[in-house]
Amino acid sequence: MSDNKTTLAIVDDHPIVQEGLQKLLVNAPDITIVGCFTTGTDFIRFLKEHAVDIVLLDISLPDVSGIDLCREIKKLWPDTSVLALSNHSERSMVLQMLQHGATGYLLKNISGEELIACINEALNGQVTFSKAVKEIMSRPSVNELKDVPRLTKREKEILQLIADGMTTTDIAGTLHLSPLTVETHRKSLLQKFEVKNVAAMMRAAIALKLI
Amino acid sequence: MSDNKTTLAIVDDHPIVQEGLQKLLVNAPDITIVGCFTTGTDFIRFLKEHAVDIVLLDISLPDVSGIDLCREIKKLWPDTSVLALSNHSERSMVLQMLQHGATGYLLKNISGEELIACINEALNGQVTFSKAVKEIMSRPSVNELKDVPRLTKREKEILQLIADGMTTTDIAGTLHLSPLTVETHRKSLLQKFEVKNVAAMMRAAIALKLI
DNA sequence: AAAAAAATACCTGGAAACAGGTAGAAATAA
DNA sequence: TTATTTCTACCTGTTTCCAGGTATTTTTTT
Repeated sequence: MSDNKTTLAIVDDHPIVQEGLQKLLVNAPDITIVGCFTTGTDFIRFLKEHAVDIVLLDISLPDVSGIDLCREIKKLWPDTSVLALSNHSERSMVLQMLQHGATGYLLKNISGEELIACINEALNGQVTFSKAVKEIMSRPSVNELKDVPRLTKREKEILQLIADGMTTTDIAGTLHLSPLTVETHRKSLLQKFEVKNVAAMMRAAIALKLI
Repeated sequence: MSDNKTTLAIVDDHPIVQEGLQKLLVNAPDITIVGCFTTGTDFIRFLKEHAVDIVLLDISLPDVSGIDLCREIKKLWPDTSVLALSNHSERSMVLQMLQHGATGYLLKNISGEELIACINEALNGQVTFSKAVKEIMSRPSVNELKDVPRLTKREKEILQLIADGMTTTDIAGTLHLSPLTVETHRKSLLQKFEVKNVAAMMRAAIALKLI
């Protein structure tokens, strides 16, 4: 690991990104890029024969999920550092990658110096984030902390129909219920989402992928 | 436009992508990259002084929306070809960009040869897509065909506040307007979205990424 | 300078939503 | 078999929304 040269592999299906990473890394003379891969299976085939120190891994590949691939890599070479590369910075995704063996999480808007710094941190065995990710991880956002309301079957059903633009009486009609019953369910929904009207509820429900 | 050299500008906040695009374009000797920009405002400032033939435009910039920026560009230089660059290939987004003056829509997994081919097509005045986008555009899906409402500034503002769960009077308070005015805007919103209540509007707005 | 679009504000009346309860039957879990 | 949860349904008000207008001022475009 602490040889004179660090070996690095790039796994990303975007030629633009591959080229860009290579260019950013020419300023790091002690890093050798030993391979560029566009699919997870290609890369794993290569990994079975060769070890690398660092993997820059796009987590949205066409063939396999970033999580699965990360686990595969660590199974083959536990000492390899995997730096996840992504466009999205959701806390949950970052945590998930770390949980499956990634050493760091970088957004693709990273700069050259930052990238090299992160690689060096990873070589020292540290967990590393790009700047934007650091911020997100440091302040757990309100919105992501509150737990997802557990809705009953009926409530989910009614939530869906509300999203379709139906009124209480419309819903009562299609579900063969009393409008008063539907109102009761609607009230529970508002309570569970901790909001005061359907507009806010819709946004919350969609954000939580309940619709 | 048909000089010996084609001028091209890159607008993308990802250094990796900027470098990658530059590298891919070294194989096209008749294209000169006249500028790389990381924000929309930077680019517009430049554009006010210089014309370019082609703009490679990332549609998810930190400061302004791709749609707005595209319109700005075409207003300044109607003959400039804007090629939208994106990671996502939703029909609605493609249509929206075309509607606002883009000449093409490219996914970031495009290859070097494909990119150069698309640029040449754009120079010939043709609408051009990268391979993956072509496929998606060839099979229209029912639900994505309805057009995106063009909202005014005020309307966008009010839409946002409605999504936050505010009532008409709340909104009037925060914007220092008469509740009656807010009601008028709210009515226009419902009309433009062709829905009967905010629940349906929220879903539509979120689906169209207007929130 | 004229025309079009956007932003402002008003009116009326009916429909729907929201807030605060209570309460019995049915299904599930402990 | 108790508990607990879910589903059902009702009641009383108040608030907000929605639909149908009209109309003036300001801004933007042509």
